Amino acid sequence: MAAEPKPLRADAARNRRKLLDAAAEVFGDRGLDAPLEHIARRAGVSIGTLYAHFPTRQAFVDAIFPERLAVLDRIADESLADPDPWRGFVAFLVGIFTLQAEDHGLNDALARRFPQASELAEVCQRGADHAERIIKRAKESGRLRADFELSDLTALTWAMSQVIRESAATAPDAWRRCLAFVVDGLRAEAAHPIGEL
Amino acid sequence: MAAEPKPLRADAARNRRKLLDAAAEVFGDRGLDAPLEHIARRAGVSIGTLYAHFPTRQAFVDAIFPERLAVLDRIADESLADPDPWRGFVAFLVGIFTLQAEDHGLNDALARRFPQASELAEVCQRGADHAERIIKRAKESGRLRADFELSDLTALTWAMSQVIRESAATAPDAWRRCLAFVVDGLRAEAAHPIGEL
DNA sequence: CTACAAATCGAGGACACCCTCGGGTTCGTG
DNA sequence: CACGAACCCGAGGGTGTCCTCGATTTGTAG
Repeated sequence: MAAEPKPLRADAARNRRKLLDAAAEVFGDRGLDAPLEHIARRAGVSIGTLYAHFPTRQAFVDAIFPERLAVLDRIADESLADPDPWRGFVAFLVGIFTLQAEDHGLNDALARRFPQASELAEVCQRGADHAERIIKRAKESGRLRADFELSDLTALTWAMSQVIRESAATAPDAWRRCLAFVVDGLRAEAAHPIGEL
Repeated sequence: MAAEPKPLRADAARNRRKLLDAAAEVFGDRGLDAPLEHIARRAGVSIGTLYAHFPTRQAFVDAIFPERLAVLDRIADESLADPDPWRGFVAFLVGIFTLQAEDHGLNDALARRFPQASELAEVCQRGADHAERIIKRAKESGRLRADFELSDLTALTWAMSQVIRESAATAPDAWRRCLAFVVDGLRAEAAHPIGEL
């Protein structure tokens, strides 16, 4: 609960800020596996200083993405506010994947299974809670097929992450087309029993 | 055209065989980025010998996967032989993804954009030709939505590759469920105009 | 069996990235 | 201003992988 355990020294706070900005840029450009040295260099700071502030790569991830993922709360709220539950559901999907498409690093992060105890996992849990409500509402409206589960949304996130990654350079909007096909398969009237494949 | 440019010496032929087998195993277990040293060790051969036979990683890929992907010809034939074009189309999809799910290395290979001049790309071209016919037939039967293109199959391959990769350890059949949703979206009667997202 | 070409071996240089630690620098308080 | 604590620096040791090359072994043709 105590928000600020230590009142960082002025230069330290400045460097921390520069590191976070640099990390966001580098992760965005090169993905989550970018060398930490690149981040230090872009921040104009030594590698030692980087480690002083963020002892692990995960520390960066935890410091950057939860903030960025907070947008998701807003998106979820808007989706739930939409009088049409189905339209809200689809808008939620589009919102998630737009986020992924805009940030190579976030896309990487969402494409993986998280370390169980990360900050990021917690934020995703909150996102999942929202998703659950949105899914439930869309199902009850009779527009979303009844057998769609939260875990299917996870799988869909994985799936789209790869489409986004591979098409980013040549056709940045290709994922929308792909999503359109999937969405058509999620309508209640399109549903066929699963398990015949 | 000349099939055998050089009549390899007996021991060399043996080692080549061992290397190929080892590479197939290692790629299958650890994915396409596995260290070449692992392959040499599993083959019981020195790293120098490995490089003598296969100067690049791509050389391994070209030597292994085309052969493995030849199954696809058979699958495509069966799909075209099916009197029901739609069922053939779906069977073709299931065939592709089953291949990917069975071989971590192949899954990796298909998840990426290929170097343009690789053997693998050529085999995939042949696969694409088959796919084109299967898609055409399914469209003409009126069961497959008219706006589905070959390039959408590529995207679908990317998408499924990530689902397969992430769920392989915990739920090896999860991709079937995911595919079922997509397939329902590919039916002609499920189609809604693309571009409203 | 001999001799030569073909093939093998594995030590080791190159590189990229990780992370630490001791010594120098800067902040900010008294 | 002066001093201690906080902070920054970057050389360098560790690790893992790539790839080469000269010395050695092995297959086989004659």
